[in-house]
Amino acid sequence: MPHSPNLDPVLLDAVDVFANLGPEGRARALDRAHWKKLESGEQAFEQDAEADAFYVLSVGRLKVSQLTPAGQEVTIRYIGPREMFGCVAVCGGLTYPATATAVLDSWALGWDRRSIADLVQDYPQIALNALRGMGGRLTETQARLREMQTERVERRIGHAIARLVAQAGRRVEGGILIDFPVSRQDIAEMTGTTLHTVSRTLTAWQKLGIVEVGRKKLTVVDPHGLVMIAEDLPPQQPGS
Amino acid sequence: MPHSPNLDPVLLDAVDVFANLGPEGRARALDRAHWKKLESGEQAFEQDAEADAFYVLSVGRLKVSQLTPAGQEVTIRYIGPREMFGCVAVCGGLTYPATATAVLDSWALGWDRRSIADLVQDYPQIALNALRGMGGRLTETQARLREMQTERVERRIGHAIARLVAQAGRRVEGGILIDFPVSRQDIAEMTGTTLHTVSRTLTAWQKLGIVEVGRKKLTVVDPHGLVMIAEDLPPQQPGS
DNA sequence: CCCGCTATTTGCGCTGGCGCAAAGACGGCG
DNA sequence: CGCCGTCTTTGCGCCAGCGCAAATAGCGGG
Repeated sequence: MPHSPNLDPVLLDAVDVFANLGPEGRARALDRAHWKKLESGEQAFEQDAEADAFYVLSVGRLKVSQLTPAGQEVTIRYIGPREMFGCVAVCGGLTYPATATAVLDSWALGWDRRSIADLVQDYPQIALNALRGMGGRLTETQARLREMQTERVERRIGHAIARLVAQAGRRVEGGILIDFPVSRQDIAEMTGTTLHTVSRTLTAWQKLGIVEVGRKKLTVVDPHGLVMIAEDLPPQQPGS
Repeated sequence: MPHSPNLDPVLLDAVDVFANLGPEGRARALDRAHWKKLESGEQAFEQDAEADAFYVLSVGRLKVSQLTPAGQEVTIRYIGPREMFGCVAVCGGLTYPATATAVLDSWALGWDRRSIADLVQDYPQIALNALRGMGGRLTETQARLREMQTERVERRIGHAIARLVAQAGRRVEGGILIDFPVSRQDIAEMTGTTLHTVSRTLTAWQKLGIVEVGRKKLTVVDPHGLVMIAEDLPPQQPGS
């Protein structure tokens, strides 16, 4: 029974992976959980470390990334509140395939391997829920792979930012702000390019009035214009 | 109770997704299955079609691919005997995210949504097995994504062929033969390049004595040399 | 054994985007 | 308030790999 940080644990019933368990199931799950505090920059786990726990993010945001043998970093995805991470621990994997780093101060609920095994034993529904989640992730990852294989850099950057907007966009006056710090380098790691190219691209977009950029800050002013670039319709006459 | 093609259905106990069910569980599963014959070139299902069945390949080989809006084809993976495909039907997806096409005459066991749901209900172990399989696929897809983002074409082709060898390689005199027809175009679709570049690359490798190529045929003569290229150690003096 | 179709090879020119390098901007801290 | 470290912008040259196009080579069928 963990000490709650500032989010009411009852909200566990809005977490997909614990859906359809009934109140007692969720209570049992909470019972076995422990809170993990992550300050911005801190890692929840590291690539190749033993996969000993499964997590659900409560508050904050994490970046899941891999390091290539050559030392380049590649971003797999960002995790927001209510999303699971470290799923390998439920999937029979021995080590984490990636590193999870907080990009904001965060709180996560964690379950060790043993607890998860017990819970799944008693509530097979959890396995089904996890399966559903994994299916979604796989489909999404395949879509990104397709994107990497067939689209040029500008278009990929467009998609990446559109994804960020959908996942972490906050309405502010003058557009939609990505609600955590994103550098040009970060966007480069999401899209398989260099920070230089990202910088040039965003500068161009800013001139077109599509985005507003700042130091580790990104606001989408014209979401429709962004979609135009990300999808296919190329220039689009001004006036619309 | 399907009419067996030529593979003894008892072999279902070597299929990961039905592991640890006990004989009666596997019998129940077989009971609900239907055989699907696929001639080379035929599709098991098409992208965006309603996901109404889940399959396990028995004999043959399939290609799972996506078509981009612009009409380019991208290969997600190849499926060999004992592997599951059409997993979305178990994962709550509504439509197939990709197309599955036989590249050899094949036989698959299929289960409709309803049957799968019933089986999972009675044998939750199936969900766990499927979860394990999905975890592996996700990890593998992420690895390919990382590859696409960080490696140049030659290296990617190397990896793709190494994967083919591991999955579908057959020892023959003079090397390891990929046991189904693969064209340059196919390899291009696996690696996100063009058939021209693949052709040039393979020709160069043939001159180095690493592979032996033919029309839709590929034999790896020097697996070690292939790994050298795929990994990092660059040229490697001859003599080893 | 020849024909036609498909797969493959190869030359050539072009360019998107990378790599390098250096010069600004922020923003936080002391 | 000014300094410093980090992030960002921008110029410049280069080259991997694409796109186009045309020539070849295998294979299967008649």
